[in-house]
Amino acid sequence: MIRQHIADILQNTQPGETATICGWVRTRRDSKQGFSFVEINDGSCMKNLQVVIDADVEGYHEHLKDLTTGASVRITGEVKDSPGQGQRVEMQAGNFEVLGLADAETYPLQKKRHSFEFLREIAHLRPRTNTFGAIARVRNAAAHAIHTFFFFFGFLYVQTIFITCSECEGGGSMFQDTTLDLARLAEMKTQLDWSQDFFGKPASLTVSGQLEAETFATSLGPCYTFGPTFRAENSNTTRHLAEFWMVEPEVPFIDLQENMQLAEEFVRGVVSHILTHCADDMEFFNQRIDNTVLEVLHNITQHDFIRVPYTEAIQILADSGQEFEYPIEWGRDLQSEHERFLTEQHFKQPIIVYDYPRSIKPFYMRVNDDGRTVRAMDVLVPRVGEIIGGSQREERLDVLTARMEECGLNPGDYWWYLDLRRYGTVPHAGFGLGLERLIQLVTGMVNIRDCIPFARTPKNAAF
RNA sequence: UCCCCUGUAGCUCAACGGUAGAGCGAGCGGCUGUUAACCGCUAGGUUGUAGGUUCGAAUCCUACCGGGGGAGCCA
Repeated sequence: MIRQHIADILQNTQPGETATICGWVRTRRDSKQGFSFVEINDGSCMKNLQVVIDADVEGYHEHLKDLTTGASVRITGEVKDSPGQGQRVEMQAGNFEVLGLADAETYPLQKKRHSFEFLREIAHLRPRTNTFGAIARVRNAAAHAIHTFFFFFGFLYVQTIFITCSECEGGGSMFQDTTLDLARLAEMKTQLDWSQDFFGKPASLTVSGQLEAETFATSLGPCYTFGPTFRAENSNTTRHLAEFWMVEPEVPFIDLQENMQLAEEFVRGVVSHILTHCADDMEFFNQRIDNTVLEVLHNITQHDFIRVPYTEAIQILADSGQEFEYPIEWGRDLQSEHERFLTEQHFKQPIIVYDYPRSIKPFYMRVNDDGRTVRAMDVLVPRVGEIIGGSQREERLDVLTARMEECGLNPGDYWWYLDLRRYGTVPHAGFGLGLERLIQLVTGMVNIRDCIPFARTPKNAAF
């Protein structure tokens, strides 16, 4: 008999039908009167299926004790109306088979709440909990929504490189990638000879797919990349990972305003998709994790993001009368406390800050006519902060070259990137969205380390 | 990287210079169409590591290691 998913049984199966399920025991309640309740979860949804096993079922007396929390089972039985509270239907077991035992004395997950700190230490088992099952399903829905959104609007999905030899963002923040025998080289105390390395020169893991995406956007039209990125920054916060997933659309023939429009519709589209496809999981997050989550998400789907030029944002902060740790001064970047004030207290909703001072932004952002600002934009959301960073790209060869030099970069290293301006240059724009920060926003989870299956942070790569 | 907090039973915590406790979980028993089930009993700890102060250290001091929060950097 073919296994059915519990989500399907709970929703669609009618009383009287027979079904087979496979999954893991969440909890068992025995009655000495001659039957037991066993709750089975198979990950297909938040809810468990309650299975009633009568004492006359084969193997009851010998094997019922093996149905401990965490044990894996296959059960076939008849679906029935449930006389109890809490579920539409339940299963009356015809037979059950224990596939894998889980020693109750040593199995780390208990029938009670665990701290997220503890669960991080058992990252290989935490997907078996309600919270991490829900996060995994929401993350999956988000990934699906991302591809669906871009497919619908005719974007090309481009798979960009993970290993790069361009030192785009400065070597300090990149993970070096080498096949040299470093231990032996250290013993020999000789000069490093990069020509002996795999690529014949230093290579690193990518920190962004943007530059490569631009080559496709300026050839084939709207495109996007979606994959892991790596930052070797020693960041120890609730919103930073050394390895995280980023969505980076890049679109030719649009300006910053249209880029903001795209970013807004993109976030709205993904959030709507999750709300409709993960209703049970979202209800769980709203009840158990953060009771403002649904309100915030509905706000996103129903209201436009407020767009505020950087200069105006600075003015709002200066006029707020708030005491800030960091000074408010035109030319300084917005600090976390400033972003939080704007999104959580002043506007109380997502905002887009744009036209930042050129001195605090990278070389590839298009310089405005005022000469002192660039067409950059950040989407800031309550609680999480910056969820998207993007810009219109500098399409003028002379300005771009000058900006590289201004930023201390050698234009020669970016010859292929400059070729995109040298031959048939076009105005274009794009942005990057951190997937895990989106998951933080959507689920209400406080720590980004709980928003990715296996978190990579400084001094931590246990799984 | 900087600042603050923290490390005690499987988990969550108490004990605040004088022999280490509770709740939950687990084991056993009882009860029950139960659903965070309930009731009783039992087992379980060189107090992160290494030094130091003291008659005496989980408790005070130092270093190291781990965890958390905040900041910077950013997505």
